[in-house]
Amino acid sequence: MMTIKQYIESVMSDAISRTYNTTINPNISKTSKPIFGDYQANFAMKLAGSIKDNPITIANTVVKALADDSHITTSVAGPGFINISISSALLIEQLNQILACPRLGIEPTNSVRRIVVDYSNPNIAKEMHVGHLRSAVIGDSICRILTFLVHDVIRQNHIGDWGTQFGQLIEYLIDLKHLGEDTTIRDFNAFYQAAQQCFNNDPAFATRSRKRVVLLQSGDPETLELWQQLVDQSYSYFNTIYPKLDLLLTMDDIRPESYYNPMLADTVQELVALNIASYDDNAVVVKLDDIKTKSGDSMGMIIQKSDGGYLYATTDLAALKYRVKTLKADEIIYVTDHRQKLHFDMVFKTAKLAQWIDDSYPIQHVSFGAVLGTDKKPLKTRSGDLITLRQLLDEAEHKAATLLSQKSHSNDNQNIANIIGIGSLKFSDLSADKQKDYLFNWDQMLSFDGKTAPYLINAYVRIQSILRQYPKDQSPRIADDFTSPFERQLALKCTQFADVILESTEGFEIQKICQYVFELAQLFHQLYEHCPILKCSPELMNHRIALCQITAKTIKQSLHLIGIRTCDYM
RNA sequence: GCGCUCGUAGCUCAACUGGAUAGAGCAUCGGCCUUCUAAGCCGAGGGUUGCAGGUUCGAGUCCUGCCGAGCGCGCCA
Repeated sequence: MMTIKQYIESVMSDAISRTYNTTINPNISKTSKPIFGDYQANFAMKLAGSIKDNPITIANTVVKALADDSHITTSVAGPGFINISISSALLIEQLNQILACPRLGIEPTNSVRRIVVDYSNPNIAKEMHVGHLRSAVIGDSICRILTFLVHDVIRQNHIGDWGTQFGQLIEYLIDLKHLGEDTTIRDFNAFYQAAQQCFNNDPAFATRSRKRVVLLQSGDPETLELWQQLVDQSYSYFNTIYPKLDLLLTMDDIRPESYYNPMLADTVQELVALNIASYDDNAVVVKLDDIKTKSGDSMGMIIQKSDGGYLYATTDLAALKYRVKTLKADEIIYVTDHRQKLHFDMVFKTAKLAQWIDDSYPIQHVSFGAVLGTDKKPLKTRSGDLITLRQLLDEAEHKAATLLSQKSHSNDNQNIANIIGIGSLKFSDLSADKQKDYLFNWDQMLSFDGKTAPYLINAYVRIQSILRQYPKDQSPRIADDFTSPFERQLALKCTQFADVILESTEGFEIQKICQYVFELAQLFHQLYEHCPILKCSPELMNHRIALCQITAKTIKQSLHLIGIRTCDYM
């Protein structure tokens, strides 16, 4: 189904081609202010430049050609803006369609693509920390949006389970076993730090560790067995974190670095054979001229160390090729922090040089900034450690529970505290431009005032409360016209859901969905405050209940797309 | 030194990708509860968009140069 904006685009384009025999984007947007109407068209000034005519004349000519359209009324203002107001009839027709549509008027895409989304990516034998929150939350929302559009989404959790650090970790594990100690790791940070300390202070341990790396890479069964223990313990740890976060990600989505080990040698050989990579001081390097080192020399991407070892660049290249050739991905999205931008630029360039993908292949690094405390420094606990993800999640639930205990209408507070706490965490992360560093503030995100998850969920809960009290013998129905500007504003906002989702999909500007659902909740609260919903004539009640139903469905769907659940009581 | 990202109200952020008088939310101040959840609503004040030029009918947005912040720049991931 066509949105109102799309309808206006269509009739406007048609009028432009009838009057000026040309195709130009009519440039339709919502008006900056309500006094200008509902939508505006800003093409006349641009067209004036190309056909050398007065923009006001152009706007008037096009407006005249639209005169017989009963759904829109137009006026020309300023340097050639066309202000557009839509008829109640058009708005109501839209509302009825949305009310009848489980997808709220959003069609599945007509070009289904297989899209790999690479996100979360924690490390084995390492505690997850705040930094892992953003990739998980953003990546998950991207998957939800693409899935809703019915793309074929393949989630890939590229877990770091390989590398030189495992030499010391495994040796440390062996030492613990020899001491007869419990080798169940309860605190990965402590384990990791202890292993590192042994490596730094005990030369014999360091030597053993280096040998252990070689054993691991050569596939020594005993070493692999110990490595597997670390992997298993880490996976069960992830299983205590992921469910709390309510992610789509499952254990089936894990495709760790080690998965690509058998492909690394071939990957390097192929790039050498293609003359894309060459030897430099015994290391294999992909030459990329436009990238420079600190001293100004042109730099390459090392894909094999002089000792024969492989690096994460090699793994990423092998993974990329695997995704294109084996998984048959039409598009790949990497969700990691912006410090890795140069790395991915080099990987993507190399893949294009090798012609695994062509220049137009959609592959992108969706990057994001750091999580900072209110002092604009990395989030730390009181003792100065980097705050762990588990601490963060527990704290969010705990704070939400405290909030609920003050005034609650429900007896399911633990579940609701999870919804509110985790929802607050996610919403405040997603509601700002992800490119910028993000200032973490408990008081702000858990407030019922302002652009927060509690405010939104509260709006939803209020509607549910009304819907429960709505008489069973009535049937909701949008009336033939609006009786209040509050109704009309809310109705118009409801019809814009599809536009917002489609807009936010380009570049994954998730903050636009957050902004939209906030404005929607605000407009509902205004209606709620100024217009009785249950205490009015049956006809009016049915009309307003229908509006409430659409609003509730839209809030729920919007929040679902950003990975936030709703509840019926709070 | 080079590259990337950024600089908007006291604070946190928007601004539909070049459009009208730069908007929200916090915080501050002032109103509204015998009324569907006041966890809400209504109102007020608050700005030389880091600085200086340029392009354009029109610039927070594009170009150039400064100033400032963060991040990155070969054998770690």
